[in-house]
Amino acid sequence: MKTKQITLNDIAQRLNVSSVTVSKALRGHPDISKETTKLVKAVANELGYSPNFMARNLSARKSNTIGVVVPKIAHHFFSSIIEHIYDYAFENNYEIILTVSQEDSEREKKHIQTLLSMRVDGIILSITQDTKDFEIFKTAMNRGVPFVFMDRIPELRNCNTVTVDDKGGAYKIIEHAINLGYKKIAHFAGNQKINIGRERALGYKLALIDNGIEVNPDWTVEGDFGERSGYESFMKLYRQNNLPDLIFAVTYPVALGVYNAAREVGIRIPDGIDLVCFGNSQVQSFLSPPLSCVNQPTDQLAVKSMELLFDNIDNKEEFEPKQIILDTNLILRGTCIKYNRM
Amino acid sequence: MKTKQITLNDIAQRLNVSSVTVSKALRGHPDISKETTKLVKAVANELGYSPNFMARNLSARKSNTIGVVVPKIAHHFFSSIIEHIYDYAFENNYEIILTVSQEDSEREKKHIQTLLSMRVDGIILSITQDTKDFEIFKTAMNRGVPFVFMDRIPELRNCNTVTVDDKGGAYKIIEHAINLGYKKIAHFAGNQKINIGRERALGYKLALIDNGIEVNPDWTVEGDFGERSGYESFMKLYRQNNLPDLIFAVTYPVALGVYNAAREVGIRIPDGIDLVCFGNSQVQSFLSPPLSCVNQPTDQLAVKSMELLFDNIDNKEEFEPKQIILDTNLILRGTCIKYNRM
DNA sequence: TTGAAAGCGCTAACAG
DNA sequence: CTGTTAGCGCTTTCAA
Repeated sequence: MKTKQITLNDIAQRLNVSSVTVSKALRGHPDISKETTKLVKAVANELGYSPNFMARNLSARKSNTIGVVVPKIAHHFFSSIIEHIYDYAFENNYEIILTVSQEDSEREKKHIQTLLSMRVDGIILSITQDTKDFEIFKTAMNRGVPFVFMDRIPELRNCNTVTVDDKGGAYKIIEHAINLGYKKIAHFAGNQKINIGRERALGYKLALIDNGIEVNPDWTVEGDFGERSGYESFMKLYRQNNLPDLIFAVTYPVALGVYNAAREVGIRIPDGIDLVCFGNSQVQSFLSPPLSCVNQPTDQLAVKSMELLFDNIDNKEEFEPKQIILDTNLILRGTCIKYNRM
Repeated sequence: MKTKQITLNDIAQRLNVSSVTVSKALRGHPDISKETTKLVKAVANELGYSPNFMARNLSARKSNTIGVVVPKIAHHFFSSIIEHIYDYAFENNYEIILTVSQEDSEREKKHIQTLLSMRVDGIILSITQDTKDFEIFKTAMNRGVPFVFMDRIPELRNCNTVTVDDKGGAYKIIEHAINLGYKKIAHFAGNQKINIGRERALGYKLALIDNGIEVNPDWTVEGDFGERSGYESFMKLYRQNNLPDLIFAVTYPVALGVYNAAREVGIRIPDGIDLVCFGNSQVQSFLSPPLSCVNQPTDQLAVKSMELLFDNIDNKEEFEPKQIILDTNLILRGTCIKYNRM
C-alpha cells in the first residue's frame, strides 16, 4: 500500500490552478494573491504535502546542505563540535550531512566523493591521522566547492583552516609546570604525521628550551592518540626505569591510559608521578585525582568553521582563504597544581 | 570562477555517443560493450565526473538514504550507537542523514519533516523526553515511510521498536544488590514520561517486592537523566537525613552527579554509600571507585535497528511490525560488589 | 495575478 | 549493443 507522494500538481488540480501558482504560493512569492496563497496552503496541509527536496534542489541548483567529515564521533571532542555544528546549521536553515571516516583515509575519500555527488554547498573536514593524499581536496576545491579544514588539517597552502593553538597550548601548560618546579617532564606525543601531534610536541619542546631545560629525547614518546598508546608509553618508560616527574599526554585518552598503567604498577598520581593532558572532556573532573588540561574551545571550532564556510559560500568569486587559530586556556584541577617531588 | 559541473552529456559529446550510453556504461550495465564502457569511464575520470545525486535519485525515485533522529549526540550512549549505524550504512552503500533534536520535540518534528522531504528510504528515531504528540509519526508511517523506534519509544501500537530490556536490567542489578545484603536501596529515577524511565523504575520496584523488601516511596526520587538531577536527588535525601545504603541511578550522568554530591558532603563511595547505575560508558572504570552498571548493547541497538529497517524497506507490502528487546548484562567494578554496612 | 514552456541531470522503457 | 522518448517534481523565465 505504497501511498503516492503528493506533488505540486496534485494540489494544483484540486484547486484548478497551475502547479507554478502552487509552487509560488507555497514559497510565499509576492506574485500570488493573498487569497490563493491561503487556499493553496490549506490544501497542501490537508493533503500532507511535503516538498521533494531532490526536485527542488535539482531545479534550484543549490542544496542548502553542508557536508561534514570527521574521523570519529564517539569521542567527546568531536561529538561536542558536531553538536554545535548542528545547532548552527539548524538556526540557519541548513542541513548537515555528517560522515565518519573512522580514521580511514580511503573511507574519507569516498565520503568526500559522496558529498560532492550530493552537491553540498560546502564541506567541513577534519582529516584522519594518516591522510597523505590531498589530491581529492584540491580537485574538489578547484571545482569550486568551499572547504574548511578544522582542527586536523592537511599541509596545503592557501586554504581555509580553523585550528586550535596547539603549540601555544602545550607551551602554556609546560610553562605552568615549570613554574611549579617541574624539570623532568615527558611528553606522550601523538602521531607526528598530523599537525596536532606535531604542534603539541613542538610547544612542549619550545617551553623547555625557553626555560633552560634540556630536552631529553627519551622523554618524547611517540604513539597515537588512544588509551592503549598512553598505557604502553608509560610502561615503556617504567620498564626502562626512566619515569619523569610529570607526563604531558597529547590527548585525554592517552592520559587515561596513563591512569591505568600507573594504577597497575602501583604508582600514585599525582604524588608518585604527575600528569596533565591536552584536551578537556566531560568526565575529567571525576577522575581521581581530577585531571588538569589544556582546554580547546569546541564551540568556537564549530562556530568559526561554519562562519568561515558560509563566508566563503557567499563570496565565492573573490574569496581569500583564511586561517583562524583559536586560543586555549588551562583548566587546573587535581593534577599539576603543585610540585610533588623530593 | 565557478566551474561548471560535468554532466553525462559532457561525456557523451566528447565520445559522440548518447547520454544514455554513458549513464549505462558508468553503472556497469551489461547492455554496453566492454570497449565503450572502458572509454566512457576513462573520459568520466579525466573530466572528474561526479554523478548528481539529486538527479539520480529524483529519476530513480529512491534515495538510498536513511534518516536518523536522536535527542543528543555528545553522550556516549548515542554517539556509540551512531557510530555503529554509520558503519552498517557504509557497508551497505547507504547514506545517513543524522539529525539531532536536542531533547526538543518541536525540533524533532521539523527534522522528521525534513527527512520526509528528502525522501529518505526509512527513519530510525529515538524520541525526546517529552515527545507527546505522535501524529507526525503516524502520518509518516501511513505515507509508507518505514520507521524504527530505538531505545526511547513512543506509546504506539503496532510499530517497529528496538529496545533494551530496561525493566529486566534494573531488576537484575537490584537483585544482585539484595543478594549482597542490601536492603535500603534508593532509585534516582529519570523522567517517568518516557519508557526507559518508567521501565527502569518498574524493574527496581519489582525486584524489591519479589524479594520481600518494602518499597519506600521516599526512595524513588524522580528527576531527569542528567548530572544535575543526580546531584540534587542526593542532596534532597541528605538534607532529609534519609540516605539509603545503595543508590541505583537511572543513567550514568545521574551517577556522576551523585559522586559530586557525595564528595561535597564528605560521604565516601562505596563505604559511606554505595552506588550503581544503568548504562555504561568509556570512563566508568576510571572513576574512583570504578562504577558498576547495567550494560546496554549499543552495537546491537544499532545493528538490529538497521536490520529491522532494511527488512521493512525491502518488504513494504506485507510487513508486520516487530518489537525487538535486547538483553543487558551487569558489569561489576568497584561499586556494589560487597555489602559495606555496619 | 496567473500560467505555458523549458530545463535541472538522470534513468527506465522501448525501439532499432 | 546503442539511442530515442518520456518523465521524475520542481523552479525560472517570459508572456498573457
